[in-house]
Amino acid sequence: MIRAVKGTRDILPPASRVWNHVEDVARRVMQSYHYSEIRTPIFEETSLFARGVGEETDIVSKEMYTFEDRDGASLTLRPENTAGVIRSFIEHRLDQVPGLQKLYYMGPMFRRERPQKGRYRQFSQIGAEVIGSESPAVDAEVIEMVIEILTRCGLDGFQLLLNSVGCKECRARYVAELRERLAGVANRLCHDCQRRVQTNPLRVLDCKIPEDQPIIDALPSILDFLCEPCGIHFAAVRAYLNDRGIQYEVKPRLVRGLDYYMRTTFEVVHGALGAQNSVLGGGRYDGLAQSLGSKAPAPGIGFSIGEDRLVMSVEEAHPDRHKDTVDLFIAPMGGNALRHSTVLARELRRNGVCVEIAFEGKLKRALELANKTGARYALIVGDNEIQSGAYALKNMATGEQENVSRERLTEVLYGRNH
RNA sequence: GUGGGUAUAGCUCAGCCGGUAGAGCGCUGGAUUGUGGUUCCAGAUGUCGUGGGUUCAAAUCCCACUACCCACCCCA
Repeated sequence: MIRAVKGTRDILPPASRVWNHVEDVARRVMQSYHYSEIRTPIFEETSLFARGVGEETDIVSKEMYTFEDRDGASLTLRPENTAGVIRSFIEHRLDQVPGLQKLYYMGPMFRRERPQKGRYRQFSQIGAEVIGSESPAVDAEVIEMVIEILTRCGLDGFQLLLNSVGCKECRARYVAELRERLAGVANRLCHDCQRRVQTNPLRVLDCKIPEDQPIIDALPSILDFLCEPCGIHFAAVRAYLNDRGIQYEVKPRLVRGLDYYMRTTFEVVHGALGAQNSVLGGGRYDGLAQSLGSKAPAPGIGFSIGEDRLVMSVEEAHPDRHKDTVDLFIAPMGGNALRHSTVLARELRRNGVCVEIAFEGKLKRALELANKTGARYALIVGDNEIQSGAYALKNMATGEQENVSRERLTEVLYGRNH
């Protein structure tokens, strides 16, 4: 038997209904903020991610699906989509289009990690980018929007974490300070942290080993190292969020794993997701476009939602929603009735009624199926009914049955759907 | 890359100290001719993850492998 490859999976009904719901909500919300969809390729030149995401990140250094094309070009299945969107922005000179570029996307990403709960090798992200403004008001609006998406999906009990990682200059001063402070105590830290002190001191802040916590707690906060412009920016973001009554927790130890982030970073966590409890992450990336070759500065901010994890949370919160529903299950009796039924079904479907027809089997079987598929009504169509012009309409929940004319039938069905 | 757990019917699982398989749910058919849900009856489906070993005899004991899950790492 051929099975789906490790870390990939089939999204079957009824789970696929939840996926559709989540995507519908996201589209509606983002359209109301005047975002438009962008669809970029699923693979790109490898160098895009190396330069965009950062050569030293785990994503680039050990998790990418990279392959050589027949002409020798190195291509990579996208591990995230911000780099691709910015590439497209530069390539198509979207900086020349008036106003901000507000773009959203949804689709599969690929990272070769060991799969576990909430983590797959092919996973799906719903994300958005705003390019062309440094304003902290944009940061707040982006955060407001993503919270709105989660809420409208029916989620609650999530927590918004907020931080500023400063800019090139002030972060460099902070990292230097961290290195110095950690140098003295490194031998008391866990094995991983001893390595991180060398490779990426910021990661020490994120360590989960209990024994390391006292040392980490004593380390200075990046927020005390922000330069004046970064400090003002962060204060403004918080003020704008406060204006909206959006709850958040400032978490100076929140570290993001992509090199391009600067200033505002944020994350939303949700319980009952297992160890991978991060539903979405995002932040500002003012220098990214230029590092990818843009002549014009193109400051931006964006987020991406882990759709697999969001769906998981929604299923957890509302296990009974997203049921399969059939409005009308038609049970034709015989060939003549079947021909009559198909014409009737076509008309009803054109008016938005969800109709199923029992193409074979006896009446008993048809009603059994109507029951199993959760149909609201069953319609019995036999020669008697065609002759008299009155169908037998059965309410599957109550068991009541009435003889209805064609007009009465549409009245009942359209009444439910309009 | 590292660690732990689990592998028996479509699904969830039982099968103690070895004697070649069961339950519930689901599925199919039936309880008379055009009426579902409840109930009753009947039925189908398993190379007991794979390979090897011990034994008269292995789903059960031993070894190896593989797959899946969870966790570390990292991130969405």
